[in-house]
Amino acid sequence: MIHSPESSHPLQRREREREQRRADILAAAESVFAAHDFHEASIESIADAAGFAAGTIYLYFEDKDALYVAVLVEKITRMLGFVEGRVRHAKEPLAALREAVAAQFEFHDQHRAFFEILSRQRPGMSNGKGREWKRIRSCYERHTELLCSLIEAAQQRRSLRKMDSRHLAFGLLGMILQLTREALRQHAEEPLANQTEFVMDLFLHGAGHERRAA
Amino acid sequence: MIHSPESSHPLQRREREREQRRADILAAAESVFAAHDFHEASIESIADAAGFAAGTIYLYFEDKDALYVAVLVEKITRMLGFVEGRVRHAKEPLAALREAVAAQFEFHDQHRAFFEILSRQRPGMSNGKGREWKRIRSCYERHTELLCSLIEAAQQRRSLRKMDSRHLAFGLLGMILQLTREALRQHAEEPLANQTEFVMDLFLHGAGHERRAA
Amino acid sequence: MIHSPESSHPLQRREREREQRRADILAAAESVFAAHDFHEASIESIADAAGFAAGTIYLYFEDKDALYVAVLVEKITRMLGFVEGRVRHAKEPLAALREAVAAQFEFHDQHRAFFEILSRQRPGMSNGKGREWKRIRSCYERHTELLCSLIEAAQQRRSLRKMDSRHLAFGLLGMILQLTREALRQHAEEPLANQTEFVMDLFLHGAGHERRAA
Amino acid sequence: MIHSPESSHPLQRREREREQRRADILAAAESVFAAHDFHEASIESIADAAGFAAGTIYLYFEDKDALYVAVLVEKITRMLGFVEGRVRHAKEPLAALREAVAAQFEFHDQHRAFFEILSRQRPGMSNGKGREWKRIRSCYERHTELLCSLIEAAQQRRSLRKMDSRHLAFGLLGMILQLTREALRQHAEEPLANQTEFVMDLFLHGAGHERRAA
DNA sequence: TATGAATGAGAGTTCATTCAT
DNA sequence: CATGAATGAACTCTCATTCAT
Repeated sequence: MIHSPESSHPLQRREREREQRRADILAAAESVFAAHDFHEASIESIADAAGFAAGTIYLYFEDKDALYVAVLVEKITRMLGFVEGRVRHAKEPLAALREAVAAQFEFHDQHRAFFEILSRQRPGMSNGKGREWKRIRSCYERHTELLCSLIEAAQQRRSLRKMDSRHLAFGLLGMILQLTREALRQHAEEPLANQTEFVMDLFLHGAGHERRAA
Repeated sequence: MIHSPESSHPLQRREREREQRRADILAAAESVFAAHDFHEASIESIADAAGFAAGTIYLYFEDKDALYVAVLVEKITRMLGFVEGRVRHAKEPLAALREAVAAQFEFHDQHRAFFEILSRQRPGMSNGKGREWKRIRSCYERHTELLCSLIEAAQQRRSLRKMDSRHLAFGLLGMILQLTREALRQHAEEPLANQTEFVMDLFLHGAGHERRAA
Repeated sequence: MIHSPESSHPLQRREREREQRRADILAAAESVFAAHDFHEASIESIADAAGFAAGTIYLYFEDKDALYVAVLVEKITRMLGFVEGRVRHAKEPLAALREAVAAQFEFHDQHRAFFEILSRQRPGMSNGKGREWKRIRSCYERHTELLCSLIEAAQQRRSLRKMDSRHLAFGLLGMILQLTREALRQHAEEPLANQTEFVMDLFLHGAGHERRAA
Repeated sequence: MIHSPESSHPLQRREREREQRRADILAAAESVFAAHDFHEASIESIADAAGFAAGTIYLYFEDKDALYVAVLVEKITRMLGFVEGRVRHAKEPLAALREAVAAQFEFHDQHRAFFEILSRQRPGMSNGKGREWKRIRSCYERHTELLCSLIEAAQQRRSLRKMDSRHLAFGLLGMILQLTREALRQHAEEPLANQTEFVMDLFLHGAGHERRAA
C-alpha cells in the first residue's frame, strides 16, 4: 500500500474521514428532521441532503431510529456542554444562572433546527432502542440538575428565596422554551439572547408592581 | 306503533346517536394519538379502541388528517372555553389571571392525553387541510390574547409592571406548560392545580430574595 | 286484509309494483353505468339515482354483477325485438335490411346511455355469472343471424352479390356502430337515423367511382 | 478492471437496462389489462406477470393510471407509425388506402391484446391525467385524418365518389374494427390481413348486385 | 319492505431496508 | 465503500354487502 504524505497514519485518517461523513449525515438528518417530523422525513431525502445514496446511510447508522436518536444525543450533549462551559466561568450563583439562560438562548438561536426537533418529541421508542433513549433522558436530567444546583447555591447565599428548587428550575426553563418557541414561530430576526435580561428580571423580581415585603 | 318517551323524535335520536358515536371515536383517537404520534397511530388501532371496524371511522371523518384535526379542534376549543369561563367570574385582573392559571392546570389535569398531543405539534399539514389548521392556530392566538388582555388590564391598574405584555404572557404560559410536562412525565398523582399558587407567586414576585426597589 | 278498490287482485298489484321498482332501478343503473364504467359506478350512486337506499338494491338484484347483466339483457333484448319488429313489415329483403339499419340507428339514438355501456364491454365475468352472460351472447348472435338471413335472402334474389354473408353482416354492423360512436363522441344533435341512406348507399354500391362490371 | 465490450458505457447500459425493464412492465401490463379491464387488473398481478414485486412498478410509473395510459400511448403511437409507414410507399391514393387497411389488420393481428384494451375505452380520466389522455385522443384524430386525406385524394382523382370523407373514413374503419372484433372473439387462426381484399371490395364496389349507374 | 350503519376484504401506494454490483 | 434497484410489510382508504331496526 502506498502512503501519501498526509496519510502517515492511514488508519487514523480512515477513522477521521469516516467520522466526517458520519457528521455530514447527522447534519443533514438534523435539518430534514427539523422540517418534516420523523415519519415524514424519508431516509432518501436525508441521504440526498447529505450527498449520499440511501443505502449508504446504513453503513453509518443501524437504522432510521438510531439516526434520529443520534441526532438528538449529539446535539443535546453539545448543548449541555455549551451551557456548562459558560456557567463555569461565573463567579457567583446568580451570575451563573444568568449565564445559563443566556447560553441556552444562544444555543437555540444557533441551532434552530435542533430546537424544532426537540420540541416535537415522540412519546417513546417502542422497540429496544431504550438504551440510547435513556441517554437522552439523562441529559435532560443533568440539565435540570445544573439549574437546580445553581438555584440552590443562590438560595444558600440568600440570593434567592427558599422555594422548591426543581419547580423554580422548571419555571425558568419553561419561560425560556416558550419564548424561544414563539420567536421561531414568527421567524423572528432578533437574537433570542436579547431576551435574557427580560427573563432574569421576571424570574428574579416578578411582574408584580407593588413592593414586596415591607 | 308505541313510542317510548325517548324515541318521540326519531330523527333527533338518530342524530344524537350519531354524535355519540362520533364522540366515542374522538375519544379513542385522543388516547391513541396521545400514546403514539400521528404516524404511529393506525386507523385500525383507533377503530379498535373505539369498538369499531376500521372502515367505520370513515363514515364519521373524511380521513385520518381530519380526525386528527378534529381531536385538536374539539379539545382546544373546549379548553379555551373553560379558561374563558373561569376568568369571567373574576372581579379583578390579578384574580382573573390566577383563575386562568388555575383553570389551565385543571384542564391539563383532566385531559392529560390531550396535553400530550398538544405538546407534540406537527410542523404543518401539507395538504389543503389548511382551513381547520388555521382554526387551531387562531385558538392559540385567542388564548395568548386572553392572557395579554388580563395582563394589560392589571398593568393599567398598576398591579403589574410595564413590561411587554406578550412576553409576560409567554413567560407565564411557559411556566405552566413546563410544570405540567414534568408532572405528566413523572405520572405525578398530585393535582396540577396545586401549583397555581407557586406559579402566581413566582410570576408576581419573582424568586429574588432581596427587596426590590426601595 | 282490506281490499281497496284498485287492489282487487292484490297479489298482482304487489307484483306489478315490484316490477315497477325493479324497472326504476334498472333505469337508474343504466344511466349511471353509462357515465361511469362498472367499477366506478357505486351501488350507492345507483340507489340514489333510483331514489332508494343502497341496501334496497339487494332486494331486487342478487349483486352488482347481476344488476349490470340485467341492464344489458333487458336492453339488448328490447333492441333485438325492436329491430325484428321493424324488419317484419318489409316486403322485400333489401327493404328489410334498410329497415334493420334504420331501426338500429333509431334505437341507438333513443338509448344513447345503453350504447355507451355496450361499447365498453367487459372481457367476461370471472365468477359463475356465466348463465346470464351467455344470454347476452346469444342475443348478439341472434342479431347477427337476423342480418345474415336478410343478406342471404337478398342474395338468393340476386339483389346482393355472393359474398360471405357473415362478413357482410359484420361489415354493415361495423359501419353503423362506428358512425354511432363518432356521433355520440361529438354529442351530435342530428338524428342518427339520417345516416341510414348513407350507410345503405355505401353498403350497396360502394364508394368507388368507376362503373363496376361491364 | 476489465471492461467487457458491452459495458464500455456503463451509464448507457444502466439506461438501457432500465428501459428494458420498463418495457417488460409495459408488456406485462398490456396483457393483464387486455384480459381484465382496468379495475380488475391489480398492480400485483401486473407485477407478477412482469416478474417483479408490486412496489417495483412504482419505480417505473407514477401510479396505475400512468401505467395504463403509457400502455395506450406507446401502442397507439406505434400503430399510427406503422400504418403511416406503409401508406407512404404507395404510389396512388387507392393503393394507399388498401395499404392502410392491410396495415391495420396486420397490426391488430400482431397486437391482439392491445386491440382488446382499445375497444374497451374508459370514459375518461377524472384526475389531472388529462395531458396524456389528450395525446391519445390526438393519435386517434391523426388516424382518422390520415384516412380522410387518402379518401379525399382519391376523390380528386375521381377514383372515389364525392361522399362525405369523414363518414367514409368512419365506415371503413368500422368495418375493419368489427371484423377484427369478431375474429378475436372466435380466436380465429386465420390472419386478419386476409380480409383486406374483402373490405376493399365491399368499400369500393358495395355488396349490391345490379350494375350501378347506366 | 326499506333503511343505512357497520363491516372487512382488498386495492393502491410508500418507504425502510437489503444486497448484488 | 458506495450504490440504488428491488423488496414486501404495513398503511390508508373504498365500497359491495349484510342485517338489526
